[in-house]
Amino acid sequence: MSKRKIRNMAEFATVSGISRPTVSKYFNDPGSVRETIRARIEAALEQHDYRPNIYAMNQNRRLTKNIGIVVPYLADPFFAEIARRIERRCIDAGFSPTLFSAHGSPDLETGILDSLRSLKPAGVFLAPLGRASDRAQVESFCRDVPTVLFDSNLDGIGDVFVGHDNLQAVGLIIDYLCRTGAPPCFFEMPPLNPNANKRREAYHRAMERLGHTPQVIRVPGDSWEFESIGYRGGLEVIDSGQLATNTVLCSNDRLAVGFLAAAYERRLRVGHGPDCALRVAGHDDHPFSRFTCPPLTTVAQDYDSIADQSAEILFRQIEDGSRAETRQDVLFEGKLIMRSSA
Amino acid sequence: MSKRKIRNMAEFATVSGISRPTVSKYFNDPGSVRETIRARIEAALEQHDYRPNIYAMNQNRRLTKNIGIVVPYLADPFFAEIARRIERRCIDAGFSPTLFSAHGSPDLETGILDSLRSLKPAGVFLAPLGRASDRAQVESFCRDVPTVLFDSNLDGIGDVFVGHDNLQAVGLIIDYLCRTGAPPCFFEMPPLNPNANKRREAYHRAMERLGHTPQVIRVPGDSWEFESIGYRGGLEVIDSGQLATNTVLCSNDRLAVGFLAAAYERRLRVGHGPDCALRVAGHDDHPFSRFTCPPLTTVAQDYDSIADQSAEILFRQIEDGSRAETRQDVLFEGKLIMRSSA
DNA sequence: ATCAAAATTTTACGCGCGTCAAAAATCAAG
DNA sequence: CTTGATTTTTGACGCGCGTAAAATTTTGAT
Repeated sequence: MSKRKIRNMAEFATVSGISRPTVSKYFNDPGSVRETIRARIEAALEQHDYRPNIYAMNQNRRLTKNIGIVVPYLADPFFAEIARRIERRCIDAGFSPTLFSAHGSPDLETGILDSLRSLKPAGVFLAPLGRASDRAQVESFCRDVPTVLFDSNLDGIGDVFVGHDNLQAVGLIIDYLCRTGAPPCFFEMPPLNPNANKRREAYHRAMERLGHTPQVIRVPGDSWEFESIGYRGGLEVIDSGQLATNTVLCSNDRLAVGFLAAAYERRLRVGHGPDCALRVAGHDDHPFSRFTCPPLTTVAQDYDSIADQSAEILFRQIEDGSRAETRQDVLFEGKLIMRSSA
Repeated sequence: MSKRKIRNMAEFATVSGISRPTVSKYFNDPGSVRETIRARIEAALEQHDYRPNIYAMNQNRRLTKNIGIVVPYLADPFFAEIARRIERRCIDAGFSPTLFSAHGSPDLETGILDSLRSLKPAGVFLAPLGRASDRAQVESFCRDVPTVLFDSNLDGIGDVFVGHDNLQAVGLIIDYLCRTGAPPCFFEMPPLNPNANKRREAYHRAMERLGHTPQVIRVPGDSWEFESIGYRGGLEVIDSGQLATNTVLCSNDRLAVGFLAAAYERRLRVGHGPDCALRVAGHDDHPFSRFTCPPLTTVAQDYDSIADQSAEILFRQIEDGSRAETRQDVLFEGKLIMRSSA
């Protein structure tokens, strides 16, 4: 290493004996400078460990390498996981992702979108809060910045939506549940986003199609602490004898985790065996669902495809600088994950 | 709203009839400009919706409002939760936090520290990877930027460490376990960070103190998928009859969740009742531990105090611009959380 | 109305880097 | 050793804003 630290690109250009614009060119694309020059720069780089200031870089660039990733609630393992995958793909593609969580708050969400404008991102992955989102803000943001909406669809907003085929997925698991036992009731909380609504609708449709009468059980709750809501609601539902069937399809896995805890507390054995009192199924296959007791039968979202496709679409859009003409919806099918809870 | 968008502070200064430096002053601290001026600026603000570019703001400032938060693995609910709390405290204190996850990779960690230098943060909350961290990099970073280390201590590095008193906490739960049943064995994986080592040591000490012979069971695993490691290791341990006791103290809750799943699969009833075959306890009280089946008995880390103190210490350090003379360790006691698993 | 204190404006420069045009250097062929 | 094409250098400006010093205005109290 060298004696004193390099403070900026000009200093580094001096010590490496190359002009600053050329050094700048190198950092933008090492392949764009001549072999001999590149070697000299890289030699100097080993001597002096200098890195361009990424925020200054993006100050006056036509196209930055910044990518924003926005999720509604990062402490939710589902979003933590999907964000992790998207982040990795950004890094692999040479972008600098920055992760934001709205922590369930609409104000924070619009605040994040404002910060993002300052970042001048080349593109953004946005999983909006859903119902609570400030539609106007999101819409205006999507007009200004190439944005891929994922997970939660806001119709008419943005160029592309990549998500989960709730209709198919719910149909799939209901089919399975009905073939293997009693038709399920649907256990949900007040919907925070369109997925919840779509799932309920899909439940109705599937039950109708199969000739069963639907039973929707909605329990109260308005936070992102789904396990807690499922637990409390589960206790209430069990104790009041509201269950018309022994099979419970939960709107999502976290709710199911709470319900399982309630069933356990009430000593109801959950599973598909003959000695079980209750079958419980979830939706999403979130990262810890295979470790519940019993392991949770559920429909998996196709994490990989959603992350891959979102990334691919956004990166392509960034490359050719074109905004899509028509809005595009990309949905991936859910996969049935048969475990022992149902 | 106005006809055309304001592109920068100069334009906004023009339309509001105030000089740019004063406008700048206003955005730095609205209270620092005269009443009438503030009113005029705020009037213009309602007309034109302009926001300063936060990254340009921090370009040439003596002290920025940026705060970095770095955690080793964000998909771990513990870190998601603690990060969420710290983030909120930053926002409440008027800072702009940016969240980074090393995703378990040392390279990413040092990459993050490099990006952070570009951000010129006023301060950083850093929960290092631990063993895998590039010590030299972290040390150099801490010298340049006011940093509060939390969760994982790297001795001698940084000015302050805020964390959990593993010695006390492990002693506490072992006391409890021994008073209520058989002395526990200690179930762990190869340690990723100092906490794991401290907990094992504390286990040894406590067992010694109480006159019991310790049994440490280490299962293989080197990823951050603790549940999976605990599950696989749990199956192995149960099947091979390695358990010399019916009480298992896991190194952390996530490992315990995996162990619970293994026990369930092997039809071992877990709990402290007379009809139970096994007692299982964890450590951390991570957000979902109360929803396991059975609910997990554990020692809680004091999330709130850790987040509060970390924040308070860093903010104070930022305010008076002083670096601590002597290194300071702040530890918070664990609380015993008695649930039904042990 | 008078005057000192406080605030604002003017003017100018800096942060770290992107980018562009023109001039100079380097390169691959011939 | 030319010639023409490609790169690099030079010089200059821009991004959006912070900051500092001096000149000017406003304020509030006398």
